[in-house]
Amino acid sequence: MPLTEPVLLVLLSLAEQPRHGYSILKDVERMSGGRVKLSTGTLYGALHRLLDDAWIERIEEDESPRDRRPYRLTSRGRRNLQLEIERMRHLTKLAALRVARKEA
Amino acid sequence: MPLTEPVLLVLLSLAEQPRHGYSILKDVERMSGGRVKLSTGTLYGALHRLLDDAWIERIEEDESPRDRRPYRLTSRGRRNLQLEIERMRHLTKLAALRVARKEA
DNA sequence: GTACGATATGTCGGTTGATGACATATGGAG
DNA sequence: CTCCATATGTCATCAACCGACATATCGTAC
Repeated sequence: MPLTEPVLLVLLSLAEQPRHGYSILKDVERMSGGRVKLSTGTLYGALHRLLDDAWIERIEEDESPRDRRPYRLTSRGRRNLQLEIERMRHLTKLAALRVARKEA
Repeated sequence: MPLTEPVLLVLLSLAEQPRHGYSILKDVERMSGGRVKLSTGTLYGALHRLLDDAWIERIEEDESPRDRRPYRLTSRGRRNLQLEIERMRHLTKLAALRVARKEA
């Protein structure tokens, strides 16, 4: 059930502003300091699944030049992303406690 | 490259003290408040991979009754677990920033 | 003593998702 | 006109999770 890292990064990229696929690719790379480079297979696979689940949606833009297909987070997507971050925070705290002392 | 949740929880369980498989199963369930119930397929698969990578090792115990097979974290495993927690902490912080304001 | 549930370890097949390779097309710069 | 960045997509392979199944032992209650 927890999000995988690639999907999380895609959502974070769209949380800042609507973007098209290639832009997400570059943004994730920038965001991670060059460490994470999504392959296009990973990216478009993730986008399709997120569309199916209505976490993101296409935006129609007559202005959008070339073949760009911009996406944006739905409110549902943003809500779920926030829940996921809460989950991560909780798990990280638990993990730190467990490793530091040998209890909890 | 990042650890999956099941593997992370197995490592956290062993970080507290050496345990055998079934004990890990129950500990993970307790640790997560009953939310995460590892299937035995997931558990023993993860244990084998962790053994191969020398993140954990079997401990020989003449005292260990029945058919229990206890494992313990290696120093390598503990080191890598700590790195993983650092990674999670970093990612969580980044995520929180991104979602809160629309920048970073 | 025997039936049952908790303890204990393991395999297998199905499904999901990441990944790299490949394919294709356009815009801009030299 | 050639090349690289931009842009979207498919496909096959591989890794891992998961539920189902298989087995065996131990303690307890009847």
